[in-house]
Amino acid sequence: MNIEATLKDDIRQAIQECFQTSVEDIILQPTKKEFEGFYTFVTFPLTKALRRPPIEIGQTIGSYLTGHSSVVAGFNVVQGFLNISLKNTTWLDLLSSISTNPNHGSFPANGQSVMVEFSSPNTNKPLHLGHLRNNFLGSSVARILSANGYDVVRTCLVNDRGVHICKSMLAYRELGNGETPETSGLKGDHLAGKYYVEFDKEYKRQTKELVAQGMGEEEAAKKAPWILEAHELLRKWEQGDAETVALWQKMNGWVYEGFNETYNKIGVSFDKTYYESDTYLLGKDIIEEGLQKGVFYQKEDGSVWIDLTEEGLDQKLVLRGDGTSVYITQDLGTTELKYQDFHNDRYIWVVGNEQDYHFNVLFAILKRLGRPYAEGCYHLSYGMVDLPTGKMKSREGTVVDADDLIREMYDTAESRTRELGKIEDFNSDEAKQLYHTLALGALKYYLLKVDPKKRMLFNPEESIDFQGHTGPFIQYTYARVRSILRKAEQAGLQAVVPTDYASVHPAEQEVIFYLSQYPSRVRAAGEEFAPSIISLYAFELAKVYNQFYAELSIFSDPDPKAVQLRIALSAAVAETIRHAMALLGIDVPEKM
RNA sequence: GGUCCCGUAGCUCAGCUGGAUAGAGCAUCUGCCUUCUAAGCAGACGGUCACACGUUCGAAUCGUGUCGGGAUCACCA
Repeated sequence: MNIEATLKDDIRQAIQECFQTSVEDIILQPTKKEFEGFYTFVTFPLTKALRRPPIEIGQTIGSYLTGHSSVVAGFNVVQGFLNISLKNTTWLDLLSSISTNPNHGSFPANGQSVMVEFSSPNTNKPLHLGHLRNNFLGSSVARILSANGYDVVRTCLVNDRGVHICKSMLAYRELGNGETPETSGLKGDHLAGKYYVEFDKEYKRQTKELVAQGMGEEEAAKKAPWILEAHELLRKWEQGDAETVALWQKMNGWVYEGFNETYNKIGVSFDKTYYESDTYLLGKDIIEEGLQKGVFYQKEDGSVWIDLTEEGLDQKLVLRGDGTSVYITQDLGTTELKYQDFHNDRYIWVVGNEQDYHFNVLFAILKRLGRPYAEGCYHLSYGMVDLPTGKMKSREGTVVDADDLIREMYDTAESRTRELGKIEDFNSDEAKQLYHTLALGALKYYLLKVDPKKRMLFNPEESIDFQGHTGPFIQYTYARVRSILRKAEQAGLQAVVPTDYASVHPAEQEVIFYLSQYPSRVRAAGEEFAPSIISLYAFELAKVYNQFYAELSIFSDPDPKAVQLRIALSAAVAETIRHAMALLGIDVPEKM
């Protein structure tokens, strides 16, 4: 049952019957804690149309509802606020319908398909904290959309070519001495990253040397031997030079092994991976098409442009004078390819907000070109992750490495768990599994609880907190509920909602109320591409359950109906927490 | 300089399609384990919602301006 829809219908009917006025949108809000009731209808907006004072409107509607609505038990009016309480039977019906619905929080297929592209790593360095936010956001959004009924395709576009890749290749060739992940003991992506850093060191040294010899800084940056060599390497790669391609394949292979290890660890996977080395030449035919359609124009030097000043953007280059692609050219081509491959109704790019402008341009061009998928494109623009010391900068070595971070979270989970000593009966594998579950739960929750659009601060001390508004708090609540349910099972007690339970306790009502809110939260999270809505909800649900847990005893209540109801309530909470956390990509433990 | 985003408690964040005395968590302080897991619960403390003006019965929320922070404006990706 959808309690909100029922209430809205009843209120609409009340207004129609009492005032002979029809109102389209009825807006309900949850009643604030200090007032009695669960739903509040604000009557101020009706005063003009009904020409009655807000209190009178509230009284009239309230009386009508009490007499006619199947779900309203009573009401109170404070100023223009009509606070509505629900019938005891309504609470039981609500819980019953939630308990018996195995798909609470999942919607049926909507016939629409969506592609979510995320992660998109560069193969010259290991994943860092920023990538983690991206990965967690992308895979969570994919799950949330799936729960909303979409057919979801998860894709990754690997940036595996370009001058930055050649830089690490060059440094490795010159300084590597044939080092491999095996001989060095370094994870493949870290090994490549090491040579990217080595390149930068040597490049800086060379630049400085040239400046010391009297060259201008800008010129020196362009003429340092290694940068020239890196560009030469890129040319060779593009020409398919066997030796260069072999080195590129070898190093990228190492990097992919490293990435896969990390992806497995964090539970991220893709349905399809695109490689820029395959797609970087795409898009040129679209440029040709745009020229013919008059969407683009060509300058004397042969470069191709689009004038987007009407859209509030600028003139933008879409093809270089020498006929080679730029970023936007590739993206036009890759988007076309994605459409040809999957024919999705919607396309979502999970990319940081420093690329807002790029996506505005991309989407504007797609619209100008009249692409059928243009309207369905969306840039899920998320904010940067800052450190207490400021912005992360890879060149300055202030990045938080993903593998290191996961390791630290694991260690924290282990020591915290050992201190509490609650899992003495676990064998070593079970214990490791738990530490991993907690470590990732804490990390994912920390990064997903904030509105994706907003820049956020990563505070290392706060991130390893397992109390309060954290993943482990919710996991703990789940483990506690599971413990209750195991006990109930042993006692042969069924999780069935009694139909004749005399009076549902306020603490029980509170939990049922939150349970009933879940589907609309999943809906909202899907519409706004915001896992934070689910994060916040899971926390709130855990919190009200813990309050209920502290206030009422489940097994020692003399009323067997109460015991029955509370077990059913607990089972519904466990299932909803598990479902919500799964949407965030977070596992929940049976015991902790 | 143009464009865009942000500014809410000491800190991190909710709330923003206008509604009640602005909410959580952390930190600080006080209670609660002979009863289902205390990674918990209850309470205290803590606010000029950056500032100003405007719209409105009503503004943290909408509009304009100011200040402060960030991003972006490459024939880089």
